[in-house]
Amino acid sequence: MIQEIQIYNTLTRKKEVFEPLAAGKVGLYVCGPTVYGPPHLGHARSAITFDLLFRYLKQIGYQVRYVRNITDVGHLVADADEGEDKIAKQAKLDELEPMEVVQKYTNMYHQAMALLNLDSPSIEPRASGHIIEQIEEVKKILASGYAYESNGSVYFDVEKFASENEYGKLSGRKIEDLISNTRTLDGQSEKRSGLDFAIWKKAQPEHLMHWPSPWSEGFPGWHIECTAMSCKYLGETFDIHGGGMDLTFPHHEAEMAQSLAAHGKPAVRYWMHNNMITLNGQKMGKSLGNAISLEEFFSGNHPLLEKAYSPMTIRFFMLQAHYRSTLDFSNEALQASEKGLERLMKAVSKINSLPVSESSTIPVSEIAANCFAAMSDDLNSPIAIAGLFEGVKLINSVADGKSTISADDRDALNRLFHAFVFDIFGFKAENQLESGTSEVLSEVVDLLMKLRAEAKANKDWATSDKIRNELAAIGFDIKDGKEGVSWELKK
RNA sequence: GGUUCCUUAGCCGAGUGGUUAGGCGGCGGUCUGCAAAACCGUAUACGGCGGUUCGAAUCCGCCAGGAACCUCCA
Repeated sequence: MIQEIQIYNTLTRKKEVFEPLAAGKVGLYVCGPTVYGPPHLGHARSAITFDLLFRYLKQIGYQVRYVRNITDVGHLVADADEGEDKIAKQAKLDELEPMEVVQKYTNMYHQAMALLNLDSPSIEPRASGHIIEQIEEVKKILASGYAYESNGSVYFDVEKFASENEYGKLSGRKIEDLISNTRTLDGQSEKRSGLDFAIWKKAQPEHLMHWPSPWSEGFPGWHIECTAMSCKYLGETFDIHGGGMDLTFPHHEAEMAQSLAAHGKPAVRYWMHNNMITLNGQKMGKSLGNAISLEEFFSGNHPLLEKAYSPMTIRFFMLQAHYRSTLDFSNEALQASEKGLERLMKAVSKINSLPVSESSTIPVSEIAANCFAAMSDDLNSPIAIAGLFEGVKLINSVADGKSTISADDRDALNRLFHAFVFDIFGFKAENQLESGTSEVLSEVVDLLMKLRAEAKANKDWATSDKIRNELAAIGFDIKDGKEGVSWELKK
């Protein structure tokens, strides 16, 4: 039996019970990155949000096909109409082939996502690999009468579409407002209205990326790729479409209109949007020049960063906030996440060695119910994490002998924590010792620990402190616990 | 300018009509040769002013401050 889950649908602006098109199966499409720059924190937020959805849906029993695209063609630069292909522009600056740029940043994206421990999507289609499909969509829209050709380019006729269909519902806009907002900007453009958007764009001679089409040598408009690829892999109508909130307009609004124009029915049943990462209260974004790349977070190599933050710290930081809230970046918040995650991970590794008793004072099923209820309420990961920390308190209490747990409950607790910590939240151990990188080093440090223990037994505090302090200077944490000494190498 | 949204303790962040969110930090304690770590306990709150209500951080109005989208964006 699959657990019921509620999802906030941007289209209706309320939480709705999720009912898949086909029982037990979910089609999920998420807008992936435009690969013309290194991946930053914002990319991670979107990717982690929908990774969480992907993982949770699988956990509660769904079979999910998760499609996340790579946009590697067709974006226009700021001057909207007559702009260059964004990727081509970057290519000239770097003196690289466009596809080389695409490859480079795609690799960087994959690498960062792997470090963040994201489950790979089921299919990761590239826009450049679906030019034919996109041309087919353009033909369908032309045939339906909602697009027109102009000087080798094809534009979607927004006003005509809006006169016969809903346009602006997703982003909460009224067509009249849009018209009055854009009409003044309308100059000598080949578009009939400033609202219209290109679904096929004729390439200027300096464009490096272009393909033949019935209308011109050119490239597809930005929005059409998602229509073509979601349709190809998930069908004309599918369950969930996700992406960053900043894509709601115009990208998703256009996509909605196009799909309806091309196929005669709505494509998406539930629209989900993650909110932005902010820096000093302002959106972090490449165009604002305040984006910190993931590589910089992992290395600590950025003026705003006090230290390096591991991928799991970033992941935990994100999941501590609800995906529909803005999340403000700060060193203090990140360091709090780092410590909180450490506490959680330590508790998980303790569960199996907890002493069992006849009876149990731990309300395991209650904790489990709370965690699942939170996640099923529009992916409320912060509440679920709070539930887990209730469990952490109890785990420590049993370890201290202040509470008792039965063997059955310990198993249940173990299953619960593994399901949430590893399978749903996707955390993994990052400690070097746990990943077993350097056996020889371990043995050497263990030897020093032994010498220190001997010195302590002889009350030779000078020697024992010297060993501790000098190892600390190298970067080792020496911890004297009740059950002996442990150590770890920081960084 | 238009549309939408936000304002919760030192920091980050849940909640959304009556019940402890949680994490980090602070403070107190346990442990320790000392310290650190670990663990336990604990205090501090709902931007301002009105209204609705038996009762509001939660609903409504006004004000202040901030943000997002309207152009490429996760």
